[in-house]
Amino acid sequence: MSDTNSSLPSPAASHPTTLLLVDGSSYLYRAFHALPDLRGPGGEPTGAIQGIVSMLQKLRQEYPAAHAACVFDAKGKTFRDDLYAEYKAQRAPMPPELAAQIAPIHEVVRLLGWPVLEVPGIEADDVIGTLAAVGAASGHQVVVSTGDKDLAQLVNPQVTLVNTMSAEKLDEAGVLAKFGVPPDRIVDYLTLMGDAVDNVPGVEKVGPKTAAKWIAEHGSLDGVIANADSVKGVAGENLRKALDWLPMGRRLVTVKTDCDLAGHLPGWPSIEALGFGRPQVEALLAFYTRLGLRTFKRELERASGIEPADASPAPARSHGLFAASNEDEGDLPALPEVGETSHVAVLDWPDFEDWFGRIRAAPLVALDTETDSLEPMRARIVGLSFSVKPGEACYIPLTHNYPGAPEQLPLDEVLARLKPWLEDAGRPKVGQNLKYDGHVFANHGIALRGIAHDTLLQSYVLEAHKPHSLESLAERHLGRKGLSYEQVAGKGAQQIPFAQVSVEIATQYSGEDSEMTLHVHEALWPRLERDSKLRYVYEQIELPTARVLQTIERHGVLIDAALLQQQSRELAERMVALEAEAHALAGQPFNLGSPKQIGEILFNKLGLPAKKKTASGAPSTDEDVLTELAADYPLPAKLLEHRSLSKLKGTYTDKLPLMVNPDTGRVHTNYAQAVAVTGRLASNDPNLQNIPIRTAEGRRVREAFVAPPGSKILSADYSQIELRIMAHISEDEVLLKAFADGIDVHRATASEVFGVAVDQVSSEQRRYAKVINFGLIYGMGAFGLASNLGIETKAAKDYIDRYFARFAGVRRYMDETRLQAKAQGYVETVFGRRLWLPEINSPNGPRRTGAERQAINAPMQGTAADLIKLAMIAVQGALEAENRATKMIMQVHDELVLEVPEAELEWARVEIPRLMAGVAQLKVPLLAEVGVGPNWEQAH
DNA sequence: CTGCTAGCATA
DNA sequence: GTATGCTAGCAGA
Repeated sequence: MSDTNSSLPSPAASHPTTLLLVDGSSYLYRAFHALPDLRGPGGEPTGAIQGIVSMLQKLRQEYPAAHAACVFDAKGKTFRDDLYAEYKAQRAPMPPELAAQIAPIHEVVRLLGWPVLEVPGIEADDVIGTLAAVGAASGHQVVVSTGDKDLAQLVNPQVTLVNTMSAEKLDEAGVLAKFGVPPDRIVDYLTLMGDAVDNVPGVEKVGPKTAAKWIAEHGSLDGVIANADSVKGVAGENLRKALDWLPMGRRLVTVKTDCDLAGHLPGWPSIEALGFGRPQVEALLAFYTRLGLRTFKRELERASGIEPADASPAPARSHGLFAASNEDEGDLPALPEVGETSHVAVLDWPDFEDWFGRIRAAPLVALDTETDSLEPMRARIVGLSFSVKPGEACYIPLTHNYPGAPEQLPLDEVLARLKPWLEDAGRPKVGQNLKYDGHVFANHGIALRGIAHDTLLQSYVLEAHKPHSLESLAERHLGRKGLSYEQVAGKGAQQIPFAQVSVEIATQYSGEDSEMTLHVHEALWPRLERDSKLRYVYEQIELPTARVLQTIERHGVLIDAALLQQQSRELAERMVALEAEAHALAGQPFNLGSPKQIGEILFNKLGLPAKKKTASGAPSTDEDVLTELAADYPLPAKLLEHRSLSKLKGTYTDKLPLMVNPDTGRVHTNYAQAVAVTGRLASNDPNLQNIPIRTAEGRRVREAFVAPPGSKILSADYSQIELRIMAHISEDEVLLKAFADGIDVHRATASEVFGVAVDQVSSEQRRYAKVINFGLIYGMGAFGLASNLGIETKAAKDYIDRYFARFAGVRRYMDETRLQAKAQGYVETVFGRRLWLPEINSPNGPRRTGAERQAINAPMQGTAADLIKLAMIAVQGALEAENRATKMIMQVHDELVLEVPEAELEWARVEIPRLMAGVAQLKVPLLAEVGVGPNWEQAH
């Protein structure tokens, strides 16, 4: 491999004064239609992607340029839409096969090193027009690559046009030859013809020939207009009819050259930032592999001197290859490329001091802990790894313990030496899920501070719907594949403790974990940094939330285990009795916990009617079915009661006492911060977010969530948070008013839907309205509402119609959200969290409509998640600032639970709901309701 | 022992 | 009709 054998474009020959502008949007459609329906390994369409990639490569080869931009249309309205409501109105929605390729196209264009511009509110044409004008003014030769004739109006001595797909080039003479008018008359020419594609009318019956002829005769559009009376024939008639329109038409077809690109192009109005970045070889290879683009992959491998795959995984070393293009990368991210990796074990103090010196000097350090347990509260350190540079890491083995294990540095002394650095908030650290490592250090009496970044949260904010394990991130963003934990420690019953993994293998594995984390950070952070919304979610919501969660998890929850065990005994007794009754009714013994045996008894032996089937075809015995059968037969009722008791016992009263940590005497759940795609938390080991509340039996479990002597449990929950968010986003006047006036929202809904006064709403009507409101939040249809209310689909549809007639703003919101989701592939929360919907344009009907319901629900559920995270940050901030002894102990989506010493009760009762309500100023007031009691049940 | 299904707890 | 996590049963190792 050398610096000069590249078959890639030769940037060494860059002409410093050429500016290459690519009309990405015009090529999207052309590439899509020009190429056959090519598919990747997963069946995903790739035709347009291949077309664009090969076009860009050809273009860059032919026009060595130092500056360039690939410009795409952004979603949303432009000034033309404001000017003319029908603008582009006839345009068919983008075919789903093309829509699915938009995101990958943007991705690959960036990976190829092209600056990408996409400016909300400004069409690609106008961005290009503006850049061309600025480029020409600053002495560049501008080459505009487009498939769209409209841009011919930009041509002048400094600006030429090229259609890369047809290889046609147009300078001033070329434009005149092709269109019959010079570039500065193209606007006039287009105005007369109109543009069917964009739904801009011109003069009826006037095509290219007539337009060019008139302009030649009269010099310009103004000349044509001035002489309109003298034009003969039908065309003349039509011209006179169109006279009022033509000025508007001209404004629509004129490409703007004076747009403000501030905020979208660093250094604007300079175009210096539009430098080519370095192609991200590893990520490109991963991209090509993912989409099955073997030809591109082979070309790139050959060009970068990489052995084609399946041979040994030679490190993708390509430094220097693109060096000549690195001079002006602008601020576009370019991944550092990792050559041979180096992972070294630190086994003596001189090595330790050497590495610790490097760690202290580094601006950002990645770290990872290896432990003897997956339980965060009890894991002990086995080894530590650090990295200050992708590809390089040290591993400090500490308590590896197996026959022949090398002598290792003493854990306590190493930790004592590292402690000041680990606890220094001024020494920035990055990790993958540092909440876990924070617990581990805390187990050793170290408070990890200076958590500047977390790659788990970066990935979650960027693409919540994709996997976030370090392994996946390295593969997806770096094209790197490290050792997996399974490879190192085995899996299942054969898995060995990490302390028994050999130091050599552990060094490789743990070293990779920290240096790949740093590497992933360098790939992901620039993407967040330049996106103000996502950056806000990451820096102001997720990172601080992680710290709060660690605090909550460590506090844990006090459980009255004896009370639960007593409940278990009572439940067991009743279950035994129910079991005997069920066996008698069935005429034989069977396992009441087996849906299969229940089905056998009910539907075969006793001949009861089956009501529905499970996914795999067996007759269902779920709650709905048994409830229906219970009206006519005695056995199903016994089964239902047994089921419900069995659930309580098996999931809660038996299990929670087993989860009490013997060291702390409390239960420490784990909050998963990066699993729920909507932004919600999830709780596990144990799940404290699904403790029963609906039935009296179930609520007894909550009595076992107690406060210690001298304290109380305080529960504060947001009232109707998702409906309030719906009111805020939809700006529906009726809903806004109901909340502003503090009216019970279900009552208000019933009043509107049933046409009665608010104080005349019956409890039945309110119940219906409540179901409707919940249905709306879930993106319901008539069928779902009907089955929930037990009414005819037609009647349900009637209710929905009446609802939407009264709440027109809500209907508009639902329609717009669906459209927006389809157009951009994602929806957003009020705070800018992005919720991707990969199936929103799926050709598969059920999948697509499922995604549409998600699109409706996600902004509401997600905004609620954002709000309560902000509330947790605010509450924790207040507790710490005021040095309170009150502790936050649980979060249940719209509820915060705290343990409050009696001395602070008065304060907490007022301040907690006030803090929760004050985290955002929406168009409706936020309300948090508070309750206090000796246990969670009585705090409601 | 592992992975899947059915069912059900919460917001 | 949205979003989760956990359990018992059961089939195939």
